[in-house]
Amino acid sequence: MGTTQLESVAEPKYWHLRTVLTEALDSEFTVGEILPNERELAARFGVARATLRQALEQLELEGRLQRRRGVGTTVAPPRVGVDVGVERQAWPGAGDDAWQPVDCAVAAPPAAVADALDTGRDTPVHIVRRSRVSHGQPVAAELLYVPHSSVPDLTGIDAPSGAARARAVLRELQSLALAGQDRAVELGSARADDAKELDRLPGAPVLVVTTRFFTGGRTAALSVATYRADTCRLTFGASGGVEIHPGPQHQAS
Amino acid sequence: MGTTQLESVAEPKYWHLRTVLTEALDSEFTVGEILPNERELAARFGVARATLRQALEQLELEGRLQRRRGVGTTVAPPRVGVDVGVERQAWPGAGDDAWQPVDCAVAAPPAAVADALDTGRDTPVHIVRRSRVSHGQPVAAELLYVPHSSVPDLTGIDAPSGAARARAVLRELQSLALAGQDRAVELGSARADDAKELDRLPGAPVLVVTTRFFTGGRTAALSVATYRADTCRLTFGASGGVEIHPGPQHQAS
DNA sequence: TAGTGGTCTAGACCACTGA
DNA sequence: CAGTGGTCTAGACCACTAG
Repeated sequence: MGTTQLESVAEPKYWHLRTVLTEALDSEFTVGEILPNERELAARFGVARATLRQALEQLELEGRLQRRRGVGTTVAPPRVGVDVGVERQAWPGAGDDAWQPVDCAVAAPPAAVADALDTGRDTPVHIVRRSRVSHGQPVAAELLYVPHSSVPDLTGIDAPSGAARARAVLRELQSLALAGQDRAVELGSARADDAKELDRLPGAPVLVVTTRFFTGGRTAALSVATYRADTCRLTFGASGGVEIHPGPQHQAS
Repeated sequence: MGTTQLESVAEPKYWHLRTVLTEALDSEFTVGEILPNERELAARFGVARATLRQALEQLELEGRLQRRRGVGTTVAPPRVGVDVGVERQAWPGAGDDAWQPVDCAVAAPPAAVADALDTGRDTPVHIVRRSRVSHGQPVAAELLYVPHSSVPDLTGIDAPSGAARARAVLRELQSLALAGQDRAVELGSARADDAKELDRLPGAPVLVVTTRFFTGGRTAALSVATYRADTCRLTFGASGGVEIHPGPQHQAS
């Protein structure tokens, strides 16, 4: 009924809904405004809640909406540009750095990390946890893997763990010669602990930035940083020297 | 049955399923192998198909699975590393470039693009479409927006559109002095046309790489490249001079 | 044509938030 | 406590692919 006789290509309902809602968001809503609840919206559009939710999921993925259990659905602000300096060759923890050390443990890393570090699969390494805050919001959580061989002089540091220990590891790193670094970005889903730190549910989409730090041919450290994909735009402030910025680069139908 | 009495924190079923399947994929399956169909899997795990699908969606997002309608679900190969040269300062279309011109049109760009280019909202620009193939698979689709002012000598080129025209625009660009460029990466969802080109469904998760090209203080061109998020890992081949690479950097539970 | 994944429905209950 | 989004079910039908 009322298949408006157009769209002979049979566009899925949720996709059409997404488009309609996108336009509504652009024209009739302001940032921070809260939308009617899901049951209400579903009724208004004459679809099942599951279908409505499929559309909302899309919009949340695109950073247009923010949903919080027990609260409601609000119109999200444009994504924040978060600088991921590719140009800048420096050890983590150098100078400013935008990251906050949280704690430090010693444990065996995941297999993929062990391989990248070229340590044995079961060899324990330092695992420094850091978090990054931007505009008052937590935007990223990082695990920094540092083999013992990279920080040999760390023995006998007072703090056995905690933020103090994390800082000590980072401090030791600075004394190494940094031969180069290497970055990759991919999509992932938040593990339970990252999700908690980022104030999201497990499985939330994240941008995973993997950085390898080299010194004299070997990998001296490896950082796995997990950014909220819904609220962040990773920027690589390059050469231009220009600043500015337009709005979000969302996809128009 | 076997709620193993642990997980007092009430882990959602789909999340637990995801974990179980991840482990199964790691140990019992090989790349390209096809999984039992969804109804079968759901029955086997004793959940509704919707729940099973939620887990599969996660795994597809993480690049572990590939699902194709009418065919089945297969184990995906590790993500391909796709180089997104940040170091390299060059106009699109220079030298090798990895991109294939598809066609070219003249039309008014989306508002956000017009703002970035600092052209009027309704001013038509050249829109060059290109596609990028890696390992025999289409991995990205690009829209390159070039204001007329950046390619003034283009008047009277033979081809009014098509790949030839696209190449002509790119050729003209090379003659400008490139003052710098600027990149950002964010998560998006594939528009219908991009989805088609990438052999995905509309709404599929993509990594959107926005590049601005500067010349003498103004933005001479703007590229919006859409990469398949499920199959690609964007790499920024930096300074290190190193090559290699470990497996995928997926999240372990 | 048979079998796959994709869409959709109409319910139910749960976990969380804030007044 | 009432109201929100999150999870889950058990169906149905559709669109696509391949033999």
